[in-house]
Amino acid sequence: MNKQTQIKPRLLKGFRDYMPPELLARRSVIERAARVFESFGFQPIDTPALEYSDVLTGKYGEEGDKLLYRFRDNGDRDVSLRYDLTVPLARVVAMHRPVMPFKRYQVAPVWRAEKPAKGRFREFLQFDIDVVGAAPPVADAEVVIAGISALRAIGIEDFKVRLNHRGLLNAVLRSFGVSDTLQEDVIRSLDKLEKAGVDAVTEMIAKTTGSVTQAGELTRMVAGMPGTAELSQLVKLDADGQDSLDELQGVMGLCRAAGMGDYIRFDLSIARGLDYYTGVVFETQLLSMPRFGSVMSGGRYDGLIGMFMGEMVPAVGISIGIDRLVNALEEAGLLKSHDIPVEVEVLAMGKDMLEPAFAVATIVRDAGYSCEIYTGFHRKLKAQLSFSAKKGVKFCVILGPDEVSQGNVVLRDMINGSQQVVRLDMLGRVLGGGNG
RNA sequence: GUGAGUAUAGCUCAAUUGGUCAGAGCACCGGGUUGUGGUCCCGGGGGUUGAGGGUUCAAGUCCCUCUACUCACCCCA
Repeated sequence: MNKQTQIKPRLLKGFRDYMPPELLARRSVIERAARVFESFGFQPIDTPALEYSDVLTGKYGEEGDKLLYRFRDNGDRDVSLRYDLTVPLARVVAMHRPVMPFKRYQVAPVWRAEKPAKGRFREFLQFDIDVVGAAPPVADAEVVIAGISALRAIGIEDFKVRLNHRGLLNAVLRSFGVSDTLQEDVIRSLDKLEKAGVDAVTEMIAKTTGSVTQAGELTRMVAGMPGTAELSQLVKLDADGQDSLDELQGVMGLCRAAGMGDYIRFDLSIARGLDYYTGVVFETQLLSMPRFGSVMSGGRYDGLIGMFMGEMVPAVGISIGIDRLVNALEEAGLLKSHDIPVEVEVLAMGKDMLEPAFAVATIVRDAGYSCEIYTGFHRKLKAQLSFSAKKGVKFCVILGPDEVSQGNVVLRDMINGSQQVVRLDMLGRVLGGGNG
């Protein structure tokens, strides 16, 4: 090929190829999670990658809108790649009006034009479950419990789901005299507590509110990680705040009743950036690998679906970051070998043995084994066997001139190195016996 | 988006103060064994040293730009 016309192979930043080991690992993670969710009564759906832009914009906050992959299609329509699976679900509910409560799961790629970093990609797989049309605390508890169960089924135990409540957080800030316009800034600062520490966060909040003493009290209170009961003694909540607290306590109580108490924790510093959350919110960190960020998070969004239809439809959901989990499992050495080796390799020792090889392959597959014909029939038997061994096949069926002329094949056990000459018409029976 | 660092064969890494420095191991291919693997021995292919400029008699080695990756901030799945 001409060097000038050769195209440099390259990949967009934040996008990845998935080679067999990784893809198989990912698939196994997905299957385990799906099985768990189905056991909770969730049903699968799928939606298009591309949506009209106005379906997506205005749901994620100012920053979120900027991260949309947005463009004009060939028909000059303003379209965007989906940013998450929750907003498309809201659209689906408004268009299809499923029987409520509607419990669905969806595993699909989403796209965000963020700067890639560790565990952060521009195209990544989310696994979402949501309950639409159900009030707290039952549905909230159910998605959290299902999420925890899924993580455990995947082989992850070392995590904590931190829960909070948007309404509660707002009420707490009100009681500290933080005006509505400043709340967002303050929340953002509180979110940094774990990394930045009390002093730094106090300073940040003082800068936005102007009151050092208030900032200090608030920060120390949040940093003290009070329990929900403790909180109501520390802070004078208004009616809204008390309702929110009751709701959160209800959800956490149900989680404990389900035996998930060890995996959850109330954390007033959890805020979540997405605009559409209205109630309980949660975020999950791997305790030994916090660098991966949140691996499972979500919350209640009672207003979102109403944006697509005349009535309010309450909903709550959770997103699992499949890619992060696969990466974390790999880093922790918890990924088992996910090769799916072919069980039987048919080796033809020359072009003349090719037709018999195809006949043999059919017999082997009919006997219940996965089987392929080695394509390098021109290569020496040594190379063919070497290749087969590397692939980890259990048996090789060898076809040479002698065997073919006599109606035989050589069946070689690649594990122990023994082999026998088998009559072609007996091969199916010999294999069938061996494979149960 | 901001700051710092890294960038040599498919992979992991070498190459004194800029001067045979373009290498090793693994992987791959071939031979030793004219029809038999996972060991061993021998040999081979493969890199315009991320890209593009510049300094110099001479640059992988110094300078600039770009790109990619890593880490922190930010944000989150």
